[in-house]
Amino acid sequence: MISIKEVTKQTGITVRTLRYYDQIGLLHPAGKTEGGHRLYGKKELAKLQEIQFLKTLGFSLQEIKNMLFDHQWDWVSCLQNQLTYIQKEKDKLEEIESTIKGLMNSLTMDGDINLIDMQKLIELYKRNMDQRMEFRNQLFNEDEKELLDLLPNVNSGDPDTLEWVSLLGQLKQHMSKGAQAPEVQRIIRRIHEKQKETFGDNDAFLKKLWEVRKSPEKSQKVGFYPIESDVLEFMEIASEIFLNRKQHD
Amino acid sequence: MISIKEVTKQTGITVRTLRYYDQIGLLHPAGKTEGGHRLYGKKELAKLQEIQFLKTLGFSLQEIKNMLFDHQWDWVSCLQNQLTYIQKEKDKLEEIESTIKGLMNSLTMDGDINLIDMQKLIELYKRNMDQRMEFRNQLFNEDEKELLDLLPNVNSGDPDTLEWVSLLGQLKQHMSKGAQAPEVQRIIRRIHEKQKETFGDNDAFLKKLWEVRKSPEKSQKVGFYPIESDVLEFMEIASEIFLNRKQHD
DNA sequence: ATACAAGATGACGTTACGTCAGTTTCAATC
DNA sequence: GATTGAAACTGACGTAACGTCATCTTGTAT
Repeated sequence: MISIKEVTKQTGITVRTLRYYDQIGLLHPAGKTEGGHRLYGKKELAKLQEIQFLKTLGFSLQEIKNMLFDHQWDWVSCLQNQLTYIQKEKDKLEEIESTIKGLMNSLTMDGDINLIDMQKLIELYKRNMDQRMEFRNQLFNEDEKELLDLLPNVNSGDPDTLEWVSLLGQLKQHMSKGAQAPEVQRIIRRIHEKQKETFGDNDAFLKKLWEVRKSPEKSQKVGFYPIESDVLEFMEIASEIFLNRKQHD
Repeated sequence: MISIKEVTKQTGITVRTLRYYDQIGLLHPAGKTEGGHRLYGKKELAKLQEIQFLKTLGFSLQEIKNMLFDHQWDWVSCLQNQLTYIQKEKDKLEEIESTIKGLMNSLTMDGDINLIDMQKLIELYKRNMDQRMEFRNQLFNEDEKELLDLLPNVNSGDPDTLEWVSLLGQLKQHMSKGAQAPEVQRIIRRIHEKQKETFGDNDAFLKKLWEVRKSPEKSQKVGFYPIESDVLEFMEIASEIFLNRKQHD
């Protein structure tokens, strides 16, 4: 049993924070002295570490409380949600970044600038942004969205999906070696194996799938990880070689 | 002069927000009616647009207030600061992202996970790199350490790592079908291929590696993501079958 | 004159604590 | 046992940018 001050020494967590965690029921001390001073044990220290870690993942204290309290907690989907949330926040920041960079480019022309100039620039930028948004809305209709929803999602941590992602990623890495390279051909063979295991011989579906894949904008918008067109072309070439050789055997 | 409702119609900014901006002195209405109802003019609408835009750049209302009031405002260095700030925030999110991805890679192994498992994983993650490096130094020599770096790093989302994770995850899924099942044998073949591609024919190293793998404690200390022992045993059995058949051909 | 929409003000809630202020307890020393 | 200084306690207010009531007043059409 150690005092609250000792806890802050060992963990760096402030006294105020510990009292707050006690208050909201996230972490109660193991006990109290007669006079009401908080006392913590090893179990509490371990829990504190967990709380700290989960906080670094961007969870709120309320969420953490639920996690640590509920022994049936669904960690997988919880992490999935958090990942997509974090990625969305990152996307927002990236857009801000590019907007600021654009503004700064405009500013570089005249080193000195006043409010009026800035107002003009801002108006100009607002217009461009609006236009971009309209473009996006025009690009996708309802049918397409339904189709895309049927496809596997990159963030679904399931092993099958993961291997798809990894195989295509490796393909890109080895592109410079040419379509006949043995590593490439081995990857292609694995791709064909998996296609059959997953979809059987449903060629129509496969065709649709790769067609959607070939449109970078569509893929991106749905949260699909993008496959560049050159990788897709490379895969088609390597596939032909693979199928030819197979027939030859 | 238009009413506050009309402003919300035209800009989408809520009544509450407009009143708040009035309150903090960011944007006062052009005038008021006898009864005290706010009235806005064109200048105010323009200013609202500017406020909206600057908000999208991530500035606080206080900062925006300063900008719009100070005609000598130094936009250039202000934007530079904001840019570096945004980039730092993005870096933070990226670190969170990679941590979550790493955790999910570990989770892929066992589809179902409870609080205790999670606590172990968290402890594993809390351990810092130095400790891992020390332990690695004890177990492996210089050449082997280079090879170690080729091994999947749990935190990365790179394709090679993903395939290791996915292959082992699939292996677990198919365990019930027995070691001779064709799917299993195909996965094993792919594992052997990848081993050769990554480490060449350095059999001594491979032996050591799997030994470490088989000891949960050692694996943890080196920072490997955990593989359950039954999956490892299954893999060994399936591997033997695979190698026997290969010799037979 | 009446009714109803629109507007005003004021207050509390939100997150995860930081920062006082005022009071009480602990542990060591005299 | 008394004193004393450090440590701990509770309680309250502040933060950013509003959302969401509740209650009261004004504007306007009929």
